[in-house]
Amino acid sequence: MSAVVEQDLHVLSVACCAPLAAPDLSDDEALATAELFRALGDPARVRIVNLLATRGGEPVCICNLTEPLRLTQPTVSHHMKKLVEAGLVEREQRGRWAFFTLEHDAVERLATVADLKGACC
Amino acid sequence: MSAVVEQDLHVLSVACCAPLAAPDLSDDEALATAELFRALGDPARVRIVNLLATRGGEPVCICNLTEPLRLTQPTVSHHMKKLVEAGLVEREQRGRWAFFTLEHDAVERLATVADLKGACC
DNA sequence: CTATAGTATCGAAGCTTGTCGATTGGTGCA
DNA sequence: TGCACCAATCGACAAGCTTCGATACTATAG
Repeated sequence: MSAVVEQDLHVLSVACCAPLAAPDLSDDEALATAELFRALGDPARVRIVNLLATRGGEPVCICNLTEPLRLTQPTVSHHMKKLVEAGLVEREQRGRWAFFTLEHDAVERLATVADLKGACC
Repeated sequence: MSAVVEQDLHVLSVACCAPLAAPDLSDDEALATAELFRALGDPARVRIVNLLATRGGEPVCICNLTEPLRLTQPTVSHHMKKLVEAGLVEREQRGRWAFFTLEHDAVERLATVADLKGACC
């Protein structure tokens, strides 16, 4: 018992997603930015985010995702964990179901990080 | 009778980067979008794009990248290939040197794909 | 308390990726 | 022509990722 609370001192919580065109990008910021992009670097997770986005903020449970994604429940659960860790998706327990919604900040964070307009052109 | 010949080209050339919040996202579009994000899913490549962006469009050769990235020449060459394949970077041969610049479309493509403002909130 | 149903975790197989040293391929200069 | 130099490719290794079946956890229903 006495679970050792695993401290998720992920880099994401330290350096958080500097824009791609930031004037001075540290190693930690580059890592955090890469981790955010990598969270979206899988077709299944792109589809999940798309499904959540097109629901207009309405929560979705895993049992509603396995069919459209054509993946098993453990695999969907695995992808949701990655999206939550990346701060893109929020998890909420409702009875036996786990409901997921897009994190509000995700919208701004993605737009900010993907911003290249500062330099070039 | 004339069956539509399906070109065995890369998906990127067929379906090209639909927005994350697209109303109806196909499997091919999800794959293309994921590949674009995956190209930026490594710290070294984030730093490369950052270096190219902060140069204001001035070309950079591989020999100028190995030192700031603290990586060997083959590794830098490997990353540049991935960025070129993803359509984020353009390669230009100048004498013995290979010069790289940000693709001008990359700015818009990234902003378009990362757009989540349509849905959510 | 027991049974049921939705999720999370575990363990494993197969594939992809990042990195390097060594080698090969081109380009320009003496 | 031969040499010097920059970049791409090859071969290899370690690490990570995706996926699944099997199992453990947890909260409701009876």
